Amino acid sequence: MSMGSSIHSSKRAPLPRHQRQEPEYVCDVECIHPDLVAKLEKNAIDWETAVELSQIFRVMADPSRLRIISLLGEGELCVCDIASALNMTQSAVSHQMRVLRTSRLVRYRREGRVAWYALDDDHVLKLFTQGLDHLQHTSDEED
Amino acid sequence: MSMGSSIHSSKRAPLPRHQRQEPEYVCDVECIHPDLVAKLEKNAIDWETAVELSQIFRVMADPSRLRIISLLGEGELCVCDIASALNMTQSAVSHQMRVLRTSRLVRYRREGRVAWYALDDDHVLKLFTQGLDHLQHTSDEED
DNA sequence: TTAATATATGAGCATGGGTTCATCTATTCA
DNA sequence: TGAATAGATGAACCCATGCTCATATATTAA
Repeated sequence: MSMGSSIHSSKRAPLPRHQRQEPEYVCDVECIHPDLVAKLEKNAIDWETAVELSQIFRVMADPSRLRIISLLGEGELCVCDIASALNMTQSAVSHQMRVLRTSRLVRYRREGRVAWYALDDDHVLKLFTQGLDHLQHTSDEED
Repeated sequence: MSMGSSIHSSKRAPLPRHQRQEPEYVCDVECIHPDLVAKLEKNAIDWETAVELSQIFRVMADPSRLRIISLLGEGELCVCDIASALNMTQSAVSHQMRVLRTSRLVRYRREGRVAWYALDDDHVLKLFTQGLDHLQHTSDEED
């Protein structure tokens, strides 16, 4: 309350959301338990790490991509087969594969006209499985 | 190619994105490796599961929420302290806490005016940690 | 009761993102 | 060479979402 309270109006250049920077000031919040906060503050991940981590989860945050990942968990597939298996258009799959490629979750090789996609490593599948575990967990205890 | 190919125009009622239903037809994709697809198709997660799973990852797909989660990994905190520690406004934190509450990632108890939030279970933290592992993994092999 | 305080919430804004559609590229085959 | 085919991609549409701002609610204190 005693800290500067009219800094609100100083807007900065609007950044693309996922390159946002940590806000550098607080003006309307008073810390109630400063000792507690001081201790925990150090243990929180920094903003940059949080942004990078959020990008990983963001890729996993779409049902179509998750189904693609679960398909690829079984083996290498081409775009056309993925589209057929998941009832998606070739274009939609291709767009999604780019997202997965860009974020390094899949690798691909070209064989003539056919592009074969596969999971890049098992880290992805671990995340996927862990997510399913959580799903199971929460549906167990639903009221 | 021989299957119905002019069903495209039959648009259905536009659903909220995260209640989307699996498209029921394909009209522009031919399966190249039908045997392969037939085998893998059964192993892919169904649409409903994919949607539920995506909702979990969606909650983890925001830097602010991830920092809140990492803070709460250390112990119970009130809104005010979280806001102070992470340089967020009280309102922004409160909105995020609602998302976390709704998705059952945190539980909270009220003590007078103060609302104490804590992680609901360690599944969340496992996902979080696994994500950090993946981050470490991919930054190791960057070119 | 009145003031102060901790939190919750609705509206509105600006941006993000997944799909379709149209089109382009590259490869294979006749 | 020309047609067919697998895939990639840019534009546009429409919905999702995280924030701010203003305000409401509830609890404590004077």
